[in-house]
Amino acid sequence: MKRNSRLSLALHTLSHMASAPEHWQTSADIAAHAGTNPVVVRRVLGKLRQANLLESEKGHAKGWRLARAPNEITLADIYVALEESFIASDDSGVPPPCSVEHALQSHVSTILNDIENSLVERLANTTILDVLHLRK
Amino acid sequence: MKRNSRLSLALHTLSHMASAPEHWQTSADIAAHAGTNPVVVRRVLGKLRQANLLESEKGHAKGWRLARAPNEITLADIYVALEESFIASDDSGVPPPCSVEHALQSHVSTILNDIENSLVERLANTTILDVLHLRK
DNA sequence: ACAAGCGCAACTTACATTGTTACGTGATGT
DNA sequence: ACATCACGTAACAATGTAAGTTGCGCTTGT
Repeated sequence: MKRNSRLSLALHTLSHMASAPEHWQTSADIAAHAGTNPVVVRRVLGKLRQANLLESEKGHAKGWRLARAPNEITLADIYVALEESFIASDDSGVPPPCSVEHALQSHVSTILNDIENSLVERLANTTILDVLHLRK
Repeated sequence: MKRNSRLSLALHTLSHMASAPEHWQTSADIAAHAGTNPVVVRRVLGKLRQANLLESEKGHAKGWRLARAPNEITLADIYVALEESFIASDDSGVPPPCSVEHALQSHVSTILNDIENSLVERLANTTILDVLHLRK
């Protein structure tokens, strides 16, 4: 695993879960499938639970499960839940050197945010059920 | 500078250059504007030169300049030149554990690549002249 | 000849991510 | 009750990447 491991792991796992909702999977099993560590899995899926995409239960034969129908979870939900923000600029840091530069700076930030938003819109058009079923 | 420094730096610099093509800027000046280092600037702009978006010359009063008209440089050109690949998955690494998992894996990769492509298409609709002029 | 600038390589530093271990807590089954 | 399973979380090490920095060689213009 290298690039975009979190998004890739999440996508992979949720798609897999979509093929058998109602079924509980342990973080250990998921980790084995994904070739990683149970703690890492819990870290990533924990964010998805905060976004009400997944639910988790302790104890025997429990673990993780989808919290919604597979056709009601979009890639945008996942992307936002993971707080990836590939594009959007940071804005924290350097105070503006001169006013002209500052105008351009904030303008560039606006552009980047627009791009980020259009990316999310694009992601909202695909559900994990779509991913599972290969319907583009 | 933190997130997306390269893309942000490139966008900012090229937009600024678009307001005065034909004019040479040194990496030192650019670095001062961007609050970073001349070498870092040359590293980033070097990739844009490889993509024929910029040209550079040594010697007195030279430096960097746009290699094309500002309305002929799109954000997609910049994105591709920087080889950011925010979305696309890596694929290098783990051999497939089982065939079913492998099918899903490659399927997820396909989805991610599709998304990446649609992002680039979106970026191709905006030139750095547009960025400069605030026309969305 | 001299200075300005880029090109490039090597190194350090900072930071983010992942992997790993350990321990606490709640739920389940015997 | 009790042991077990599985999550929740913290702490730490290992890793990788980007940024910053320095130095030197080469080209160009004065």
